[in-house]
Amino acid sequence: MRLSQMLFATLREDPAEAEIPSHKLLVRAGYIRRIGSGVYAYLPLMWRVLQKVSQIVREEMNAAGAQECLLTQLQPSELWKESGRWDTYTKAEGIMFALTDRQGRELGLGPTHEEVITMVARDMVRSYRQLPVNLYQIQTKFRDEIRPRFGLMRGREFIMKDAYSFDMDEAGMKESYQKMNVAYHNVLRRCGLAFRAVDADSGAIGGSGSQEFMVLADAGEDEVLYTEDGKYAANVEKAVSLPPDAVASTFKKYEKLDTPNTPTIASLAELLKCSPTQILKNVLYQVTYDNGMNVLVLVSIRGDQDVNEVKLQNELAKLAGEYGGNAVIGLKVPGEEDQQQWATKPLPLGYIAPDLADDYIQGSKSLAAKFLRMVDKTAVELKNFVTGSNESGFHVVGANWGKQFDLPKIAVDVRKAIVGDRSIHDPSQTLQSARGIEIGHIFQLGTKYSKAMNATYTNEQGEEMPLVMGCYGIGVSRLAQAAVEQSYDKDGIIWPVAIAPYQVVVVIPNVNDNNQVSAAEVIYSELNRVGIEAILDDRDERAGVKFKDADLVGIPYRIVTGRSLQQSKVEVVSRATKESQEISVHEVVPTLKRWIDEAIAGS
RNA sequence: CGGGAUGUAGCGCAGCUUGGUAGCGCGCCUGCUUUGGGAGCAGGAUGUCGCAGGUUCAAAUCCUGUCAUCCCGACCA
Repeated sequence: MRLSQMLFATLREDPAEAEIPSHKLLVRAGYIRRIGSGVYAYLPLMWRVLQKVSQIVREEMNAAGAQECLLTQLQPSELWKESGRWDTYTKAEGIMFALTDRQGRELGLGPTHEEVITMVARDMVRSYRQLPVNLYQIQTKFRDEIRPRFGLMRGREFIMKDAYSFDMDEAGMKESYQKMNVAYHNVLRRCGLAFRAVDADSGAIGGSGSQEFMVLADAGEDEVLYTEDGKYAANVEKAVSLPPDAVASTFKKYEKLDTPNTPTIASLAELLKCSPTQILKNVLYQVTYDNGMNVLVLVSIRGDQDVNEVKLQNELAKLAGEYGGNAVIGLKVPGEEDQQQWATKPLPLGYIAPDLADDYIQGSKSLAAKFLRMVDKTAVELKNFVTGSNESGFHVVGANWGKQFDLPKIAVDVRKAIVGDRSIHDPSQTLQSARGIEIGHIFQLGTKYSKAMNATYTNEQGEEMPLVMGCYGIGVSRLAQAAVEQSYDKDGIIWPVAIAPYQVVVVIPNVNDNNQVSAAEVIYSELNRVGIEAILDDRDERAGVKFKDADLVGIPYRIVTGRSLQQSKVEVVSRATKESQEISVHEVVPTLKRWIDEAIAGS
């Protein structure tokens, strides 16, 4: 490609819309343009990067035995009603764009494709002889994110590879899952990225085991906790650890103490000169189920610990049935306005005890009349603990479960693991923290969708069995931007060779110099001939402009047909290291061919 | 949805307090000079000042409404 003919414009200044380096650079270097909130056009350079990433993904998926297909973006609401996800995905906090066509049919714009693929499998897979099968597609997904951010990182329209495996049983599914796990490692390695596979929460998609693939970068939206020995890594949402040991309580006698101005654990511990581990903290949440039912949840947890809201939400989802719902659509700490909706009298905030009376609640059709009381594992073992008295300004000390307070029947693990906690697999290891960008997620789905949608096969014994599924996603457009976030300098982007839009840029410093032009033309066509992806900067610009642009755009190798031509040499500069060397005109193409092949093979 | 902010030339911004016919830098066009790290000089083009009402002799500026975008939070396979 000749740059003089390409739709190419760089910006000297950072765009006002961008916050993080990768976003600024992709806009400045002419890769993407914002069309609307969370919606971006992929310009010619970007599209080449995306195709490269897609091709690597495609090769690894094919190698793992998956078959490519293309599913529909328009999805009938009936399918989503069958799986039970229509309401959770369209109402209130839902992320699916939904529309009604002129016949009054309801349709969703695909945020993910479990329903569609399960329908295809239901129609086509009949016998165990057809299993296992793994289908994937690479295509645009739509998600009505409440707050799109960071360019392609969290867009409302983005490119994703999603794969779905179907097996006879759990063991087969685990095998398919393992293959994908390997394929994902291969994809990320080939793309030249530093990454980490971590245990993850399965979220709204459901299922049991799941792992996320995190590209490590400071701007990452996720926190990863891991151990130095490399044996444990998890998303903070999912991470488990050993809590610090509790300090034995110094309070032997149960009594109520005057504790003014101690609504926080820190202030209380200071006043009573006790460890936060002796305190029982009672946190109030309000959960909303998909049938509109609200429940007030009182979680009792050890004072030095915090509630992991993802874990809590998972526990609450298990209890949805008790309140006539199927799923959780909202979880929050009720604010003043919320409290006014239901509180019969002012709550003793900061002084709540586990037995806070149910008569604080004005029940209604959409609000359970009783608190849902839960106790975290860290709080079950507490003896002679300190906790609230349900009266502002007073706490009780020396309290015990079974004496002054009933132990809530529901004991759960909802504590948040944090940096510095001891690891479960080896207590001598402590958890470290890193930021990551989630670019892939693999799930062991099980039979959630196949049962709901009646997708079955006949096994060897002639029995009808539900298909056992797995699903596997890679954010292709997000991965491309994550690569930039991980690799740039003050001058611009530094693409890994494997996914750079072009491998080499040939710069003619002065287009009025015939020698420079003809040498560049010869090298350029020779590069093309040997299969190197090259771009020729033949624009009538000053050399400085071309060098600046080449650095900004981030092409791995730059050939300059400048001063050194007098010795029949050209200058070759590596974008990543800025190292420059002069290579003879005849040697330059084979040399680059070798470097590029090595770079791609070595990553 | 809660909190905060911004909409003025292709991009980045000033002007708004105190109303008087819209400006700067970059980019763009023409010419000359320059030609290895975002050139210099000279000349030139480009605006429904987000939109709709209102106040006023007069509105980018004041008032009301509305839309859009961004940031923090909530949310997020």
